[in-house]
Amino acid sequence: MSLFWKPGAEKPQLLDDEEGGVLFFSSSLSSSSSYGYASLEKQRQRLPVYKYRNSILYLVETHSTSIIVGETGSGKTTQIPRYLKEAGWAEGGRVIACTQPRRLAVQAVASRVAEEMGVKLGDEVGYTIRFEDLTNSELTRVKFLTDGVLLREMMTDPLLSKYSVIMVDEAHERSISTDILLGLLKKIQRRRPELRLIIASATIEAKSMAAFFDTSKKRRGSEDKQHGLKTEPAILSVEGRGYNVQVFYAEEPVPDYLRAAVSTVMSIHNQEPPGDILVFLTGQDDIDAAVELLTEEAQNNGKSSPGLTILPLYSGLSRADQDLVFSPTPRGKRKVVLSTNIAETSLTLEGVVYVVDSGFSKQRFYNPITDVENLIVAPISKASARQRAGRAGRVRPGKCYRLYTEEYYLKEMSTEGIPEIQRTSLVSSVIQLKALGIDNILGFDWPASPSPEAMIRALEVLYSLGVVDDDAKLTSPAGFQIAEIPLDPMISKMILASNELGCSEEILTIAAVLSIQSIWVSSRGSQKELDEAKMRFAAAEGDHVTFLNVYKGFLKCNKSPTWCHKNFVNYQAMKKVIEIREQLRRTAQRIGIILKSCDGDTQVVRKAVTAGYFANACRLEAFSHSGMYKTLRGSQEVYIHPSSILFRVNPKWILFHSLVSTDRQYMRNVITIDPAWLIEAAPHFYRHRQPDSFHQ
DNA sequence: GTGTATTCC
Repeated sequence: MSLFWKPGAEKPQLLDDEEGGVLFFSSSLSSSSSYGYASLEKQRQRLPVYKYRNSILYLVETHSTSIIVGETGSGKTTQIPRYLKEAGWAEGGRVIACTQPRRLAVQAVASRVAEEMGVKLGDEVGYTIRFEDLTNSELTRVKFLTDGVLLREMMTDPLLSKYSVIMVDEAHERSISTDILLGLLKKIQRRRPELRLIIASATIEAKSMAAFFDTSKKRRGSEDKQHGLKTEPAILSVEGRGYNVQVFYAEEPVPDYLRAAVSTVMSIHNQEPPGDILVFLTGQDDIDAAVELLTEEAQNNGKSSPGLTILPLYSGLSRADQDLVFSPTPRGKRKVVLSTNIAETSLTLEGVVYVVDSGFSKQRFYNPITDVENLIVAPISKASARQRAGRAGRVRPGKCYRLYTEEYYLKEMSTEGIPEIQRTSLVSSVIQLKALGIDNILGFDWPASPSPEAMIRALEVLYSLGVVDDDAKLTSPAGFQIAEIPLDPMISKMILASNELGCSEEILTIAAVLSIQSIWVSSRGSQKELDEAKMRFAAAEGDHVTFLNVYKGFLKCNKSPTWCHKNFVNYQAMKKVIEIREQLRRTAQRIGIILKSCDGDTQVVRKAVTAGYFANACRLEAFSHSGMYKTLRGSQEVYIHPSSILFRVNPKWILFHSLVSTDRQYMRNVITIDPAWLIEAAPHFYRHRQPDSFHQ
């Protein structure tokens, strides 16, 4: 036991089921309906938010914007929409909306509220997520939806006119769509003063959010009331309901958080009473290594302690492996879950009493100069640290062991994380705003402003795709058509081009495959077999065409899971591909794309891909036997990823779909091209290049 | 000869 701990002063709160975390035991799900109405009603009244019912309704009545800081477990998400309904906000055909960042949360909260209200889900209470609309325009009065869906709704109804109150939940997470939504809602309020907003957040960063929505200060001399409403936001804090979590810090900075995590788990296991342990690490590599180390330690430790059940948890795991984590811990055993930050917000584990926090997570960062997004292991924020600690106090008082010093926590850790909008490419966001008529992107009132470089880069990319014109206005029809397709503009451009090239059927398939993680089963153990399986579908033209072969095979075998298994194809992923493709097909037809197959003419397929991805063209360096390529745009050194079908084939001219950066920049999903297509696809982009660089 | 923090339309 190399680590020593001292108690901290903090008392973090925790998440309740209806908040961010949404995974229930199946037993509790099935039994809850047998509780009957009275018991549910009692549970409702015990929620902390219950005694604020009248205050909340009063604030919403009198203020344009109310900010509710609902400490976790307060019950705000499930109760406030209902209170609003009871107070008459859904009368006259109006609808109360409540947004969530994640699909699962939308489904879970909606079914909970429907159950509590004793109505059928999809009637008075409904929800909408991508691919699933459980609402009835005649009946639904309380509607839960992802904030991405609400953003899409604005494209057909820019003022969101059917909603009387919009509650934006989990605003503290500062996801990219939440932030854009908040910016747009502020604009809508000017046109629709009667619209009420509720910003629900779990942290105390409410003041900056209040300042953002406060329009009263800007109007000098005028009263701060409009239509009898206060425009200065109200802030209300609701306490949470959870058990105390005692926090311990490392005495000294920890040189190796992986080893420290393992030895901390062992000392908890040897010294503390029963209760499951949740360890936050950064990624699959970390977690797999820690599983191995811990298994070893536990074996050496064998005699003195009954067994540990050691389980990894990250999104890349198969469903079956993820489900293991949620199965009850066998009697006399202690479960240790080694997780990424998926367990911080997206999934909730029951039975956790001890949390070990490495203090790190992988975060996406975007470099607008190179236009490359990178995943980097970075220190978490205080808010994340509190959230992680709170995971220990769900069933009874818990303990959290932080693998960093208290001084570090107090003095060096940032309060909040960097909002996503400042860490990603803005291409998708900008086109979305443009489609809503917001042309002055640089002047848009963002809750957190992205860097000017990132905004300019986004405009450049959109200009090169022909989505915006010289005045940075959306082009017609191309720009509007591309904005309509719910994918990255580069993929959407490819779909648009396929119309003229007569290969829309093929390109829709490719677009669907490219928008999921991977169609192959993840297999570290059986890499060789996977490679062999891939070769059965291999196309000399590259990965995109290979996808078409897999898709064809999947349809030919009648979407058989057995066929998938035999061929190392991920069945769940293929079902997703079918679903996305179907949605894209409908959208494509709506915007006038004619469905047509090119019947195996891979040249037109590759030309269509080039129309979207010309900026990712690369040329093999002459005399390079190491497979080094350089991008045509920036002369960046890049290599074909070993998972690509073209790995070691090294054709002279290729395009890549995305870059993965580790020690090298690897191109994932590449396709061969003829350089002449580049000038055809994007003359403005390549005109100034040296002509000789295009010679074969 | 290598890697997928997490979401969403």
